[in-house]
Amino acid sequence: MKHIVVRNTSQTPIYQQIYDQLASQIMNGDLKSDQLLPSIRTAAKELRVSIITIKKTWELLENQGLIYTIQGKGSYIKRHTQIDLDDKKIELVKDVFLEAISSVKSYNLSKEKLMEIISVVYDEVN
Amino acid sequence: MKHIVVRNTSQTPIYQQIYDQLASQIMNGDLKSDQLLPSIRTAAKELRVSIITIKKTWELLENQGLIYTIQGKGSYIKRHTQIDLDDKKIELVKDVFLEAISSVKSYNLSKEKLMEIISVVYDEVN
Amino acid sequence: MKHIVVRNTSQTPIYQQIYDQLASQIMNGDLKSDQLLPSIRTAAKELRVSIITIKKTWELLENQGLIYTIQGKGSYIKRHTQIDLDDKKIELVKDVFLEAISSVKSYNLSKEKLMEIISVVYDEVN
Amino acid sequence: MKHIVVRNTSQTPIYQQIYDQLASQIMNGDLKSDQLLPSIRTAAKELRVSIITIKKTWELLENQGLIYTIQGKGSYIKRHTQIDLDDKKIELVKDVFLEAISSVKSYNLSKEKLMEIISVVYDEVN
DNA sequence: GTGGTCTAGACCACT
DNA sequence: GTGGTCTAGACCACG
Repeated sequence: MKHIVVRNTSQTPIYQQIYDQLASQIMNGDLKSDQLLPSIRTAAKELRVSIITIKKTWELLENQGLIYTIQGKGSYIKRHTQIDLDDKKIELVKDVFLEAISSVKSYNLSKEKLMEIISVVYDEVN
Repeated sequence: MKHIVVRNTSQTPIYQQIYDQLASQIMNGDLKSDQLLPSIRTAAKELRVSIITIKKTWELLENQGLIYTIQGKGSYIKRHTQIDLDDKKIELVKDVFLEAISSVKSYNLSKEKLMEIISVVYDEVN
Repeated sequence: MKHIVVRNTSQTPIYQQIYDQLASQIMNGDLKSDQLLPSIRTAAKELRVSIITIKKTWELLENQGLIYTIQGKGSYIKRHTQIDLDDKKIELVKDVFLEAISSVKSYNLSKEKLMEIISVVYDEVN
Repeated sequence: MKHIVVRNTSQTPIYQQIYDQLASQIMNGDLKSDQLLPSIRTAAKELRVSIITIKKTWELLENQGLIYTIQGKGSYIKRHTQIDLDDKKIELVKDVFLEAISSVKSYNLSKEKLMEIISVVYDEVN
């Protein structure tokens, strides 16, 4: 479990931050099918958060169908094809931008103007 | 104060919903400079929300430099040129998409793919 | 919130016990659409369980689409037709018996024999 | 010890899964009276589960009066008439459906409706 | 007042 | 060792 960053100052809940990062790692294929996740206790210690917080993250991952858990053994990355993951990825991205576009809809910007702004922002981020 | 819709079931706080709608009305020029806003009590009654909620909205508008308040008289739309507003509008839109793009950055989508998805979502919304 | 019984001695988790009883009350129409549930704190006090336990129950109900929650206001019974509920009810019953029948499948009982046993048990329970 | 299948992903504990399958083999007469069961270590290796898990299963079988153990020699299928087994079988099936019917009792389904659902589920399973 | 999040600490079932 | 459940107690955002 590498490259997980938790910012206490962030607005988004800690369990959500960890979820987001693990989910993207799974969907990018950085974590392989049936790979064992660290135990709840280990992850909690590593990331310096409460066991309960990690448990909430694991529950979220399980509800989203990304991992499965076996009592007394641990949690594993769920088996899936890359196509499944790509579909899930696109759905998530669509949701994000559905909300973003809806929230600025009332500003009455043309599609061209909007796409231009987004393009600029994209280049600034990357 | 027309065309303000409040959805209790929405995830976004009520004060934020009202703010978003008033802010866009101001920036679109639907509300003119120095125009008097309704009193907090009146607005609360009209929209059937708590006075505290409206108070929070008015504070947000004032902090964002969109209205100004005179003790004992009420709140007014701040004077500004259309250019100021357009700049503000674009800044806000940029902020929205900065956050959206950042949140999906880790999915490693190409710019082309991302712009394509956004284009599709835009057409679905409109 | 009447007629909720919690048995600490039971094998099933407390949050599950409460969920089961509330879910059946909703599906039987004892709790009407948009009716306000007691607050988490109130319910916890009434049933003498931890706030967290009730919260887990409410989350379950929300995940199953039976209630919806508004921050700062409370949780409400979700709007639904009786047909929706009947469908949900039958699905749940099917799941229960799918597991039961599967677990005794290897005893090689005929369908008639099995149905006869179930009929007897039903009469004993009622 | 043939035809034992262990599914790690199942909700039911592994020791319970093995118990269920052995119990039904005994009651169906596939395993004869006084037949020697494999040693705990052998069984554990064969089924690729922990020795502790098999130990728990053997204890369960012994408690249920299905096997008996001789220190230093091993565990044997207990002697019994087919009638004893049939009675035991029916008792077990009754227990399973007692719990199932109890758990859906609050849905207020008529006996006819319930039997119909069960009939449908039975046909789906077989 | 409401729900949302986070914490530490405990006991249990399963492997 | 593992995860599952329950607890009390705290702080925050929202109305």
